[in-house]
Amino acid sequence: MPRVKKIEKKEDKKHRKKKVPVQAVRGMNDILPPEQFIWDYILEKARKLCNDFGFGRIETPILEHTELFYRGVGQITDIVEKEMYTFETQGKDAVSLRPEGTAGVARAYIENGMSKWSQPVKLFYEGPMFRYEKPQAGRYRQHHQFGAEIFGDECSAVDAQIIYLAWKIFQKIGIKNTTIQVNSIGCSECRPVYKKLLVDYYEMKINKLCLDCKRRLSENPLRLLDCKEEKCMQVASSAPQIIDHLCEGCHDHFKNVLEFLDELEISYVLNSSLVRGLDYYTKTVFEIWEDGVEGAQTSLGGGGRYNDLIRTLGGEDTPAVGFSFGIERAVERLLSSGFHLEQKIRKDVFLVQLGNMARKKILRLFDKLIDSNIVAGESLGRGSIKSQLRMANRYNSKLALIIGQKEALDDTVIIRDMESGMQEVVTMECIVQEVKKRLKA
RNA sequence: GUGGCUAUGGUGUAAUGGUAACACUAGAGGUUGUGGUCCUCUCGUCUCGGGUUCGAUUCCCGAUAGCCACCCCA
Repeated sequence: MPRVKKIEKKEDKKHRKKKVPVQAVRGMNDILPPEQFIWDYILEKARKLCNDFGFGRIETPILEHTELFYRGVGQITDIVEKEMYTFETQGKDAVSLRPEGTAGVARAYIENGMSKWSQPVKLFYEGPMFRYEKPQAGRYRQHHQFGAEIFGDECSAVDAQIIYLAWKIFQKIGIKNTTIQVNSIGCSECRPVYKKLLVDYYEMKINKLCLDCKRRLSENPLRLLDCKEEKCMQVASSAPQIIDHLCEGCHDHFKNVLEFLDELEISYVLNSSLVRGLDYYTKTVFEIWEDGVEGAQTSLGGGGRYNDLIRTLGGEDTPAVGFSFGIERAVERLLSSGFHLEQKIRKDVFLVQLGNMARKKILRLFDKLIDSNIVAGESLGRGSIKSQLRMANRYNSKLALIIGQKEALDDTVIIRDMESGMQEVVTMECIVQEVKKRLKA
């Protein structure tokens, strides 16, 4: 008998089930309730800190003119060259989903005349970014960043402050085993000079390089320094370092940044091969890495100074610094380190109903409780009292309020203490008061 | 974009050339209106599409997705 039943059931399903592959666009993920707890936790801490540091929140559109990223991020960077979601609107505008946050914020600074505001202007933002990359853990086509920017202040203390803020956010969140990597990549004056020096050096040693590095030499020479091949590392070890070839202004600026960092007592590592992949950076650049992982480093976040960006985009000459971090990466980092948020779903009281009359009463009672700031749970769809009490138990409720046929008619409620099992009948009129009293106790 | 590895119920894992086991989670029950322990039952066309085979979840090919390295970055 049971076997026959089973077979029939299966065949039933066979016919009903359509084979439509339901899946999100590659590299884009749903963020489900259990994870949202962690997201909220991270964002709350980050927002609070930014507010404390005097930043105001800004939101800019996800879509910008493609030209903005060409000019801002740099046309020959990987990000805009091959990773942008670019398309033409019906009105023939070339637009792109933002691959990063700074360009949009900088655009908003210019467009809204913020140069006339009291300087510096400090802004923070959060939201989705889009990059058409091959997805991997911690690397998605849609990911979310939290970032902060300071416009109109060229003082090196501000560089240190933004690094400090970035570090502090991770501290607050509870990601403590991080290392701050710092470097200066000079300005439009001294960087080209250094680049040439570096290329000249490497060209002399070209036969000692790996295949990748031979390619890097012509495409992205600054990347030569952090090749992981043994022989290349040897060549790199005696290569000229940017820090030794900064112009006087950049040199002093960097020296001061480091002094301020020392003053703030945060440890950092000078990393002469730190480059960053966006064109707009000048002088200070930094990244935050997690400790312990040798070799392939994925940074949690990073940033730097970009004194030329606003001018490049058509604004007045305005110095700026900023940073951003990836929320997904922070979430993953927390999860992998065994982070456990106290996210027990808890309801002060649970409403149990038996029959339609009682359901009506429950609906109204629920509303009354909510208005009195009492966290109430219910399960209107469930029938048996047993399963409803089970829910009450799962929600860790102190009290269960039970309304059956009889109570519905009498306009009363059974109030049950879940711990002791003691029950009492209370009139509907004073139920809220009674619940309040018991929750306090 | 290049190369490699993987793909079993909601989750985490087994086993097998003859249609699948275990744990957890979830749902329904364990006599008529009472939870947390316990017990029973239910939930998988073994990612999809081809091929080899009498027969494939198991072998082969392709697609898709995930992961790893490179590239790059958050």
